[in-house]
This record gives sequence, structure tokens and C-alpha cells, in this order.
Amino acid sequence: MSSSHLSDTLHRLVHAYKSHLRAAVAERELGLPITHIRVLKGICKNPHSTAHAIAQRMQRDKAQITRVLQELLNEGLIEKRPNPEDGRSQLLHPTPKGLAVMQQLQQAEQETAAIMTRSLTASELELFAELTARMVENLTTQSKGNP
Amino acid sequence: MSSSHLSDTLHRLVHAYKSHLRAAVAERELGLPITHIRVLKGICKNPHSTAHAIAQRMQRDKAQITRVLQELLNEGLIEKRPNPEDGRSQLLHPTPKGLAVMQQLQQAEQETAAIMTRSLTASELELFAELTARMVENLTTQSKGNP
DNA sequence: GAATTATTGTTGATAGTGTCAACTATAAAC
DNA sequence: GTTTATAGTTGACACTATCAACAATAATTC
Repeated sequence: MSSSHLSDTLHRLVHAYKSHLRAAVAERELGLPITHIRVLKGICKNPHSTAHAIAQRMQRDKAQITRVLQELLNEGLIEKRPNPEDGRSQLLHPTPKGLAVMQQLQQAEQETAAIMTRSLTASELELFAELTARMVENLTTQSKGNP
Repeated sequence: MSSSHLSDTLHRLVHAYKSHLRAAVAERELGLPITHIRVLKGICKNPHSTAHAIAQRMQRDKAQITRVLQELLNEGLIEKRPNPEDGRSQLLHPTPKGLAVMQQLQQAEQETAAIMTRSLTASELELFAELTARMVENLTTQSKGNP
């Protein structure tokens, strides 16, 4: 009963978070959708990644990643460099412009996170993050019939 | 730093949950997308609702709700009855078929929730739900400059 | 080292989700 | 009775997700 309610609450939380973040991003006149932001963030935090690495970290379809990267390239926020170790892939780096945008995006994110967590203590927040991570773990490490 | 990580983890959690649930629903050969499921659930749990009430509870756009209801109607899962108290709206009810489908959907949901929360104690789960609800509250009750 | 198989990335197709604006019909307020 | 607000519908469009086919390169196998 309460567990069936949990998924609803979770949906609402993510939905509300995304709305808020989108508004905060729009305020700064950075016309970037959420997924693009997350990908850019992934590249800034971990430069030298390949598209494949991004897709894996974000657990998203590689086709989707390809398209997002294409648009980030078009906007001049990232660049691709040949991967000396593998001719199939390229290494991804933020451009100076990309870094500057990221800076603003982080402000927007922090603003939203601050509102979202304003009634939570540090330890509550930490616990929440830990529980969330454990549930992700539960869902992604399969243990349902296969060895 | 860790708070910027939180949103990623949250995204991943919801994404993984939805994937799992979709698979569990597909296993039962109920060809229903997640949103439809949530709407049907809202109607079953709270029959006699109007479309507007559903939209408010789920915090979704009324246009989207209209379309989902249309398809649930086409599938014969719900029915509309005139609202004696308001000629503009209709009251929504599950059909017997809708209730039967809901039964199976709940199994799928419970199965997924069980996997997701398998490493959590009851009190951890309760705390998680409470924290989630509080964050939703923080995001939805505006306190940002407007009276 | 040539043939086979696997991996990385791209493209196309399609379904699902979210948002906004215009519009109709009814209800409520004045 | 006129005006204003609300419930629902429709159209248009952007964003997100998934799947399958494909080209190019790498790794494996013989």
C-alpha cells in the first residue's frame, strides 16, 4: 500500500525537480534541455570520455547520446578529438564556452537543489542519497533467475 | 558536490524503476505505458474523480490527461459518466476489465518495488518515503519571491 | 595474415512524455 | 444578461526513450 504510493511520490519528485531546474535554466537564457545538461556535465566532470562511456555512466541508449553530442557540438559546447587508442571512438572535451555554460548550469542546479532540500538536515540528505543509490543498485544488478 | 550528484542518482533510480516496471508489465502482455498505468491507478483508487482531479493529483497537464483517458476509454478500461453536479465534466470509473487489468498491474508494481527495495529495512523505506514527500513539498509550495 | 566476431558510433523509425496556446461549453460572479 | 472563470478538447511541437540496421574499426581465431 505505502510501497505502491512510493513510486508516485518519486515520480512527482523528479517531475517537480525537472520543472524547477528547467525554469532556472530558462531564467539564465541557456536553451538547453535537461538531458543535454546532464551529458555536458558528464563530459566536464570526466573529460577524455568516449560517447560509449557517457552512455554507460548515464545508462542511456547510445543512439540518444549520439544525438545529444551532435547538438552540443553544433552549439560549440564540446569538441571531439581522435582517440589514439581506438580508431572507432573519439574523446570528448568541453570547450571554453562549454565550461562557461556549465558554470551557469551548476548555479541553476544548486539553486534548485537548495530549494528542494531546504527542510532537510545534512544527515537526512546523506541518508537519502545513500538509500537512493542502494535502490539503483538493487534494480541494476540483476538477481532474478540468472546466475 | 554531493548534492549535484543526488539529482543524477535520482534520475537513474526513476529510469531504472520505469524500465523494470515496463518489463514486468510487458511480461503480463498488458500493452500499457507507464503514464496510462498511473492514471488508471488513480481512477481505481479514487473512483468518481473528474479528469481535472486526476490532473491535479498527478500534477500533469490536463491535455495529456485527456489523451490518456481517451485511450483508456478505447481499450475499455474505464468509462465516463455525466457529472450531475457539473455539466462540464464527467466522472470516471474503472470497468470490470479495467479492474482486472489493475489487479495485474499491481502485481507487476509490487514485484518491481520488491526488487528495488530488497535491501532496505521497513524503517529505512518509511524514512525514504517521508523525505521524498518533504522534498516534493519543498518544490511545489513556492516560497520564492511571491507572497 | 585472412576470416570471423565484437565493439563503437551513426542513422532511421517510432512510441511515449511534457508543454503551451487556442478553442468550446458550461458554471459562477457581477 | 453580461462578464469572467473553469473543465475539457484539440493542435502543434519539443523532449525522451527504444529498437533495429548499418559502417568502420578492433579483437579473436584459425
